[in-house]
Amino acid sequence: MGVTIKDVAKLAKVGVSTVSRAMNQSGYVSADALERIKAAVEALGYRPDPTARALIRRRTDMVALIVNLPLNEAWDTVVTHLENELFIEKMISSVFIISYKMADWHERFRAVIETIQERRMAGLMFMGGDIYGNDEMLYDTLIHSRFPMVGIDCYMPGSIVVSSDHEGGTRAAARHLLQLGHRSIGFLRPADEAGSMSRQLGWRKALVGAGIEPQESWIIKTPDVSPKAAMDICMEVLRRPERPTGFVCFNDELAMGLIHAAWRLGIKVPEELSVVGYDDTPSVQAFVPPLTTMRQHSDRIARLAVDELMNCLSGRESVAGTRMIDSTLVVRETTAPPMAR
Amino acid sequence: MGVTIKDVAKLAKVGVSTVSRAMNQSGYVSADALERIKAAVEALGYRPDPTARALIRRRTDMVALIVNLPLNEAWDTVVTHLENELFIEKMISSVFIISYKMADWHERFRAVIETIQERRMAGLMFMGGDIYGNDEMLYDTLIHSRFPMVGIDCYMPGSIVVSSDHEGGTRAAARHLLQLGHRSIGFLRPADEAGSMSRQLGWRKALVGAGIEPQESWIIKTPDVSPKAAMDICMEVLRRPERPTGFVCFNDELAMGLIHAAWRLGIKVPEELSVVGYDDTPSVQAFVPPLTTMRQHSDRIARLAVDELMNCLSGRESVAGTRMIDSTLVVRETTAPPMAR
DNA sequence: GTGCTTGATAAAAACGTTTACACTTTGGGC
DNA sequence: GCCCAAAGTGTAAACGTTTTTATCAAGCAC
Repeated sequence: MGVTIKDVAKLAKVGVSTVSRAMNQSGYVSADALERIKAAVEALGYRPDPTARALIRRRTDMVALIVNLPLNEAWDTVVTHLENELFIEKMISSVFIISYKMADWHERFRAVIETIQERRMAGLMFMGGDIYGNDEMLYDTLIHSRFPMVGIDCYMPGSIVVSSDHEGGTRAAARHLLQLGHRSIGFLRPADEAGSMSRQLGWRKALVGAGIEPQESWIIKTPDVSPKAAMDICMEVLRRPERPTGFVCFNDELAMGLIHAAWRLGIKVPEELSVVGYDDTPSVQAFVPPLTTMRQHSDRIARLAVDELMNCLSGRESVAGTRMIDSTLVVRETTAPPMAR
Repeated sequence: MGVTIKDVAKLAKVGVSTVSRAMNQSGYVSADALERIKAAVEALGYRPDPTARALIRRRTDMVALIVNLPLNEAWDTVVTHLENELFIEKMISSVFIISYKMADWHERFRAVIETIQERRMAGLMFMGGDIYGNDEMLYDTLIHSRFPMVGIDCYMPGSIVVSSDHEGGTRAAARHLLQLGHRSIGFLRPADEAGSMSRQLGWRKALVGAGIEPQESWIIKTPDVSPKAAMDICMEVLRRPERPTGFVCFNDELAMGLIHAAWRLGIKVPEELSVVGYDDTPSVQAFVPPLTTMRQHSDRIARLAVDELMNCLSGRESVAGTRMIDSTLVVRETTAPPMAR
């Protein structure tokens, strides 16, 4: 490297400011000069230095992607799509992973936000979990500073959020079971996961809509989102005589745990127990039996999120609120009509 | 923001260079001045601007983490540990995900490398896959430019690589089966995955060391690393009358696929078939039955990788080559002595 | 001719640091 | 007393851009 704007100016026999204007298409450069500058840029292989640019422009072309959860296959596809979409917009993405399990979450989160602002990054996207509830004060200053940001599948009041329609998703899942003839349908979810409430709401509404009163005992809470946790709990739940004939699950992992427990107890899926997952994680296709689940359209989520961010960046004022993307039901082999009792 | 070194200098009644020297502990500042500067920094909440710093120092404190694969749970823990270790070293990590499946892999990879160098990032870590084979020319210029980098679990000749001892790992896995009494032991691996050869070598050496000639038909190749692919292939393999009594697998996903196939065929694991996985992915603990597998110590891998990078950064010359980290066998419930035939 | 806009340009001033350099002061050796 | 090294300091020049300002020529109305 080492070829600067001065070298180009010298070779093209113009001043540096003319080169700069030419590079930024900000007008006031004659056809003649433009020609020579283009040639010089080409000949020298000149590329403007992003650091120097950032210093004076007070802004980079980098977007921070904060991932607030273990990066599993489901989120990997979202991040990959985001990187692609940002690349198309000539933006560079930089991912930061802050597992919410980490002991020093607060310290790390603050450090990352500081980093992002200090480095003059253009904007940020926050994925997963509850940024608001975890550090309300920091979040407020962030909102107040009008820093361009959009959330993805997370709770960020007063800001733009793109999200799957989880309520609609679980409602569709529950409706699927209702249509198969199930009358008692459970909901398996983590005890304290942000976002589990809207999914529970969808399940509830579907039941109520079908004239069924959801029982409190149908809601099964797991300590975390691992299949193991789900299995342990379900080993107990499935032994109850009055257990539901079908289950809607918060995600595929829990669904797999549930099905494992059923296997251990000799309960046949889907003959004796129907299960609907959530996410359509790539590996559930190979699950035995293949899992019926809700697919989230991560490509559309990514596209919309990037659109919204670019909109913020261009200075246009966007109205805060959540943009929903539909999920679609993928029927495989873990759901069937209930057995006659 | 907006408080600069000049403000500090003014408040502390010293020159800017003295403040700079104080901030960088580069000597030549009296106790008296240091006192006042510290107070002023504190009072104003001054933090040096990383962009201006990068401009003149020609280097940032950012390290790029290039992840060349779908980010699953196994890699997530490695990345998380890397971020932690870098944070301890006062470095900021910035993750770039380039799934090798992407159509425009070359373009993206080049763009990322350019970004890293243009932004004056301090160094880079490359994780997974085969950077060398994919773009030999780019790799050579990278090596030649002496850009600080270390690879993790990937093929990067002439550079520093930190890796699990995969050969030793599969050897230990195979030995485990040998000790249980198995005499015919298969190896399940993806057809064209970089890194599968060293694992196959370990399996082979263990067998040869026990006086067993590895059969070519014991090596089962799957089109990709998904459980589904493994299951499809194994449905056929397990039907063969002379199938091995035990299998060492390239990773946990393939092992799960294999076990699913066994179930479908009514072959009991571990009574009729023993399986050893590789990685100890968190979710395999909840697998039924819990998977015997090789655990990789991602914390130690991360620590060593960061140490090596910091070493490069400090200008000390390191000798290229691979640093191995042992894996340890975790015995769960998918391995047992073979049935008498 | 003068006055006024407008396009095209170069020189210079930012941006916020680090560092080379020149200038004090201090103290010790003679 | 003088000389010299070394510590401490401020000024100014970098780093590579963008943007403001000033200048100049040309075109046009009076």
